[in-house]
Amino acid sequence: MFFVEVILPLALAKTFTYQVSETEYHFIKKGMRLAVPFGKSKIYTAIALELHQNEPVLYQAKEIHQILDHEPIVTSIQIDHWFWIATYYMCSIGELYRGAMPSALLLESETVVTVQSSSFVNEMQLSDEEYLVFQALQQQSSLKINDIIAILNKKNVFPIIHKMIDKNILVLQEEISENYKPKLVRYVRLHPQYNSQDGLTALLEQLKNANKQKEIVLHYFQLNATEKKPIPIKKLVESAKVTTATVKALIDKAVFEEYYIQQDRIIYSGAVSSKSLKLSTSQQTAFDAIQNQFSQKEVCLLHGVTASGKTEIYIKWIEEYLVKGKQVLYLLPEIALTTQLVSRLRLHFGDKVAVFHSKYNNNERVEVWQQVLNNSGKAQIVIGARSALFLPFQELGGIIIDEEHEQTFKQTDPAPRYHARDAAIVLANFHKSKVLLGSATPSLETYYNAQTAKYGLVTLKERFGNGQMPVIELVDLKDKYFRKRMKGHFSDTLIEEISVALSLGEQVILFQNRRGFSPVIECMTCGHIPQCPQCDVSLTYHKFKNQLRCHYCGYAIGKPTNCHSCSSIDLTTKGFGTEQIELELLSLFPNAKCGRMDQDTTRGKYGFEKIIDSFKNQEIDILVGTQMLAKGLDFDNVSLVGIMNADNMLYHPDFRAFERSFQMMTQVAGRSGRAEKQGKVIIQTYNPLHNTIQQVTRNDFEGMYKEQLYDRQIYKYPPYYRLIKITLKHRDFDKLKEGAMWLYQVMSQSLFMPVLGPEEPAVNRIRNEYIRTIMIKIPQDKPIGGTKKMIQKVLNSFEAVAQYRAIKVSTNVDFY
DNA sequence: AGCACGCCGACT
DNA sequence: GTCGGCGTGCTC
Repeated sequence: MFFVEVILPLALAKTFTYQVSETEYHFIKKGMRLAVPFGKSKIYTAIALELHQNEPVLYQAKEIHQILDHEPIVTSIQIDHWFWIATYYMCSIGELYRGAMPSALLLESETVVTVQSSSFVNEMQLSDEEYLVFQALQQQSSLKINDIIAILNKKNVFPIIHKMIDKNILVLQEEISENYKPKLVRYVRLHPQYNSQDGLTALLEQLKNANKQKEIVLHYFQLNATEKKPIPIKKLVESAKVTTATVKALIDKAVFEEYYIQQDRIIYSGAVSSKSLKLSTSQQTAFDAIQNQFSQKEVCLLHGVTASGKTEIYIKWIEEYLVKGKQVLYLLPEIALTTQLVSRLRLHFGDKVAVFHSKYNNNERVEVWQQVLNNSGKAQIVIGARSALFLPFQELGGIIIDEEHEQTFKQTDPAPRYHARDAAIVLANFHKSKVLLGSATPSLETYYNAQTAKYGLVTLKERFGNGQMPVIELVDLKDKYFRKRMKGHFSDTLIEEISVALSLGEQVILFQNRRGFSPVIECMTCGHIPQCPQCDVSLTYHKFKNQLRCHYCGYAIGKPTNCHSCSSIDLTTKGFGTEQIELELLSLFPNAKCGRMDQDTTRGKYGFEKIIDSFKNQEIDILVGTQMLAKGLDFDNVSLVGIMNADNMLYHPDFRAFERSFQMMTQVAGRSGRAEKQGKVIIQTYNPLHNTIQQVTRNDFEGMYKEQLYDRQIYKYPPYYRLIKITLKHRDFDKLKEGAMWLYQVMSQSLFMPVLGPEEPAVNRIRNEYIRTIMIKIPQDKPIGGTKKMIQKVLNSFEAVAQYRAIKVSTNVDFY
């Protein structure tokens, strides 16, 4: 007897065993997809893990349904990597499989209902509902369960379906269909019978009364002669300036034949710059230092100030691997940044650059997957957000992680809650390849690893091309308000600097770390602030749509005209966001063109690019934006950056608040000034003497690092302690409270290390579910693997308690 | 995770 | 009386 061990795309901790025939046993390889039946009726796409002959003793293994691939589409390294992530981040292997593969490769069955053709149906014996289903099946050959739900307008339709199956009227089938559809392009060619000179003359004669059609034929010859390539219908239509209908008429007449050619969705055909990249002296020094580090270390941090020209160094580094025929992975924190980078890299590497991220549609993702798997030249360099880490690399030479400090590299929900930087380092280990981390403001964890010689460290202190670091000026808001030097949220200093920049034809960036018009609406009479009915938060006012919205669940209502609590019409707005800044700008600088960049204006596939482009083209003078502005965008003409309020990020209840504020401000400040002109940065704050703000002003990364590291040690945080956060959710407040307390007590009794909680988070209810968290701090001298096993054991016993089983538990290792 | 089964309150 | 709520158990 022959068996195959498989992974299923479900949150189940184990693998499953299926029976296969001897032929299948010899055909199936690790990493191929198999369609397997699971449970009563479902069919899932499983990944073959191992072939063996150990018959399971406790159950009868089912047979597989079908083999879906000829060759493995997942590499052995990937599977090992999945298992590593599953163990480290405490989730199931199924969750990794589900999260790592493009969904188009993960087929799932759908139940389809059809008529039992052989039986005679007496319509009189059918109930009303049965009759409706039967009638619908006379119209179309099959129905999906959802169709029947719609027809009958009720939720549970299975009783009716089962009754009809018993009466021999219906049959159920499970259908799986390939989701990936290759892109086919329609082409035309002349029917072979007209290929000869005689045939051609006959054809023109035949068409002598059809002028339009004759013209098409002539255009066809023209295109054929000039291009000597297959002619797409689209091209013919454009060139002859006719409609597709006319071409179709010729196809119907059998003058033309149409045929299809499969085409890649992603084609690059731009020019490739032939001149090789020349590094500046300091870049070259840094590059040599990196190479030197890599002779001893697997990971190297490139700590280069903003605008020091890190990208050129990356490009040079990539070149080294391309010559050797190796693949390179380039991870970015934000997909919005890819467009800028891709065009830069394509100038050097042409069509060797592929892109992979979540805004790509399913079909495009499958194509990149296949190209990477086949080690195709078209995907030698892959640029992507964190999920690109899961592509099936064959010959991975190096991984670049740009803006290494960004939190977006950590996935929060759903599982696997992995950190792409750390998972990439492990992946590189499997491939025996190198990892280059880059940032102007490295994360404390990474810098610590570099200081303790775990990673190599290379520092670039100068800006590229003699550029100077911007001058940073602090504006004391308390003083300005006291002296009535404020107009709205703008100090006189900032207004003055903006006017100067505008008069010189230079551009300005204003940073406001909050979206919306003004966060809340408050009743002046009773103090009531509208709350989200499903979450424990106030609703945020969005002026553009004139509505109140919940940022957690998306709930929205129109802006009320009177207070819902006391009916007073005296409502006021509190706090401020990007929209209000934009509005104030309009009255302060009526002649300047303002743009706004936040989650609201960058929605849609190219929303972000549009704003960036118009700013680059100087159609916008002043750009107001949120955190997005802090992420490695390059602008040439920006001479002034204004940070509207530095304090709201400083006082987040989070142990990383100061580190993040430093990173954020330094990054935003870095957008100011380029090559020849020194930029200026104005920071408005109530705490000009705050250490972190002072460190930003002095560009004192080391100072920030030392101070924060000290705090981290005292208060037991990373890098000295590893954090695991356990989140519990349930609709019943008391049940959750009880369960959380139980879990906390058992945890702290079993672990012999700091366990904190159970804590009510600042937002303690989302989508009608209450939330509590427990934090575990693992000291450096305790084994992480063993501790995680112990935590898992406690979680299992928690689930074994009947009354707590309904509480949803999620585990977040190294949470950010 | 999904799905079926079973028990219980709320309506046509 | 049924419909739909969700608690429970199981999936190779």
